[in-house]
This record gives sequence, structure tokens and C-alpha cells, in this order.
Amino acid sequence: MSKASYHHGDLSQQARQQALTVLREQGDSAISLRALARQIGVSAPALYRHFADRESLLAELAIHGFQTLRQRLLQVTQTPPRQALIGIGLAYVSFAQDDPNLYRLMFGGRVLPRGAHPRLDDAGQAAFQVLEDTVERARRCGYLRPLPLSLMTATAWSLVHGLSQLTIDGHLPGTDAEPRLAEGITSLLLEGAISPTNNNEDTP
Amino acid sequence: MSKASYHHGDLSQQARQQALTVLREQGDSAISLRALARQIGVSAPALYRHFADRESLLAELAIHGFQTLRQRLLQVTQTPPRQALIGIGLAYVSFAQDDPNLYRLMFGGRVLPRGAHPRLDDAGQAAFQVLEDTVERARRCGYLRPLPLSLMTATAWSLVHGLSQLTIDGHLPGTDAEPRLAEGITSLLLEGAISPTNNNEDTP
DNA sequence: TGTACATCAGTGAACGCGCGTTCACTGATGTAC
DNA sequence: TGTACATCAGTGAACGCGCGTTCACTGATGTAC
Repeated sequence: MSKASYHHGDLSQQARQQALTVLREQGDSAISLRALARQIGVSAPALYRHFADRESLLAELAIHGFQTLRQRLLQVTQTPPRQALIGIGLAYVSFAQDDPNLYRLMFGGRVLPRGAHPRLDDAGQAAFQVLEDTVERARRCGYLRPLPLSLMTATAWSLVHGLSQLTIDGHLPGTDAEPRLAEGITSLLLEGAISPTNNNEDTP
Repeated sequence: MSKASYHHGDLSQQARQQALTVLREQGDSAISLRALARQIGVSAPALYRHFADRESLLAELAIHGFQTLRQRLLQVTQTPPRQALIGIGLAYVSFAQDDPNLYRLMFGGRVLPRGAHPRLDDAGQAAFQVLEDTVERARRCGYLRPLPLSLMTATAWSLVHGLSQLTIDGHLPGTDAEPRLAEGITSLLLEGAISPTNNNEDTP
């Protein structure tokens, strides 16, 4: 607690915080334990008291990201089916847009491969579960067509994940430039793309 | 041409090839000019005759990737609207699954930021254009609902891109495990997720 | 309450590594006359 | 056809850098009696 104490007292938490700041500003590849220690004012080996290695620290950031995402999704799903489905889509995309580098770390694939960090896998699963629960609820009450749950969930997730990635990478306009895009896309999925006058078979 | 010549004669091409191999096997972060030169049997500075810097080489790989993707998309779009739309989705996803690390490089965002390599931006745009043209054709002939073209294209792209990313990162089963997932998802978008008996308003 | 001791959380120095890039250079190739 | 010369495409050495991680250590803290 005392400022100049030999024991830092809060190093673990402060390292996480500093890493998150660097992540946000410069991306995960800019996170180095040596630089982190320097910025905090501590020797580099000190960090190894708290993190097994660099990747474990990254994993913790990602875990925290999934927990935050889960909370934000939960907040918008206590509404009727259509609102819940659109709301969860919007919340998901805005999470990604608010914190693009964190989102990339969470879903980057290369940096934190599946299976290497069980707690990370669990956290991702828990966030995904909110989406699945919401879809299932809408389907049970007859709002959605009676298709396999896994198919509907995979579709919804693909859509919001794709939109998130494309907007944060600048391939599609973000919410600043096109505030209604995310909602339009979600609605389109719900209502279908095919013209109602022509929804049976191909013209050969 | 002679094998032991001082001038290599084909260094540029061989470097690209070797870089692509490393990319496929280990991802873009494993590509280093020094290692590449070593593997080819040439001094590292020699590569600077052919590439301005490391990032330019990566950009060339990504450009080639977009050109290949474009060709593959073009091959499946000369069919009736519904087949073309589903076909382009499947082709897109299978491209990503065939070459995940190349796909990640193309859409990674961090490594090759938009705007830094005009030829790369053009190549990406050209691939995207195939998708847009296909959607527009389907819409013009009345197969799709009369919604804004940009909305429909963004939706289609988000869906296939999201599915690609999620499968290559192991969050959703790939085509091996679930061969019909991509097709099911694409169909779902076309036909809509809402139950036809309940497609008007929310139950409050 | 005091003290011996175990444990915890730091330190500085070092290992070993590989990288991107620049420099001055040299051998090979192509071209003009 | 021969030759002088410009240009091209390589070379080896070096610069400067930062990284992850381990080691033997020391100062601070907590605990049992």
C-alpha cells in the first residue's frame, strides 16, 4: 500500500490495466512484458510472479473481454423476441466497434488458439451462450421458423461477427458513418432477402 | 538461368512462393525476410532489390489472394440468381477454409491496414465487386426484395465473412464436420428467420 | 508481546535469439557504337 | 564482331534494436509458538 514499498501490492492488476491500454492503442502485437514492466516501473521478471508467460497475460485480457461482452449482451435481451434479437446484434457490433483491438484479440485465432487456455474457451462459450439462449427463446415462442437451433445460432453469430470484423477493418462503414446499417442487416436476416412474390423456386 | 549463376534470375518469384508456403504453414507473423533469404539460399539484402520492405511482400501475397478469390467467385456466378447467390457464398467460405492463413492476412486488418497499399485496396475491391454484381443482378430480375443494394451486399458479405472467420478459428464446425452448414446459413438469409405465421409485429 | 522462520514478491544481470534495414562493395549482364 | 561502359542484382558485414525468459539473489511480510 505504501507508495515506495518494495512489494508493489497491486502489480498483477496494474499490469493487466497497462496491457489493456497498450492493446487498445496499438494492438496485441505491441504488448511486450519488458515494455509493460518498464512502463509500470518494475523489473521485467517481477511480472512472472503473476503471469506464467506473455500468452497467459493476453489470455486474461481476452477472458475479461468475453466477460464484458457477455454482460453487455445480457443487458439487452430481457425484451420481446424481435427486440432481443436485434438488440443483441447491435450490442455485439457496438462492443466490437468500441474496442476493436480487444475484439481482434478475442477472435484473432492466431494469437490465442482454441484449446490452449481452458478458462478462455469457457469465457467465450459463456458469451456465445447468451446469443444461443436468445435465439432459442425466440424460436420456442414461435417467433422463428422451426429450423435447427444450431443453424439459426450459427447464422446469427456469423452475421454479427462478420459485420463487426468488416466495419472495424474499414471494409464497411462503421456506426458513425452508417448508424442504421447494423439494424438493417439484422432485420434483413429476420425477414429474408428473397422477394415475397418470388420465394419458391429458381427461374431456370 | 544457369543454376550457379551469380544472378538468381527468378528471386522475386521464388521469394513470393516461399513466403506463401511459410504463410500457409505458420501464419503471416512467421514471415521474416531474413529467414526467407536463408531458405532460398540468398543473402537477405538481395530481397530488397525486389521488395521495398517486409510489408510490401505481405501486401503482394494478399493481392494475389484477392485475385484468386475473385476468380473463384466468378466461376460460380454464371447461373440463375438463387444458385449464384448460394454458390458465391459457398465458394467464399471454402476459399477461406482452404487457405486460412492467407485469408487472415487478407482480412486481418492489423497487418495490412487499408490505405497503405493502393493495389491491395483495389484487389480487395475487385473481389468484393463480384459479390455486389451478383446481388445486383438477382435484385434487378426481381428475385430479391427491393431494398438498397448496399444493404443487401453488406449483409451477404458480413454473413460469409463471419462464417469464414468463425470456422477457420474453430468456433463453428468447418465444412468437414458440417458440410451443409454454409448452405443452410445462406438459405436462411434468403428465406428469412422469422416464422411466416408470425412475421408482422412483436408480441409485446 | 517477541521472536524465529517460512514464504512471498521483488531485483539486476545475463543468455540467446532473431529481426529489419543500410552500407559499400563486386560480379554479371546488356547496350551503343 | 569487339569493346567501353552503364546498369543491374547480388554479397558480407554491421547497426541498433527489443524481446522472452531464467538465474541467483534480497528485502518485506506473515505466522506459529
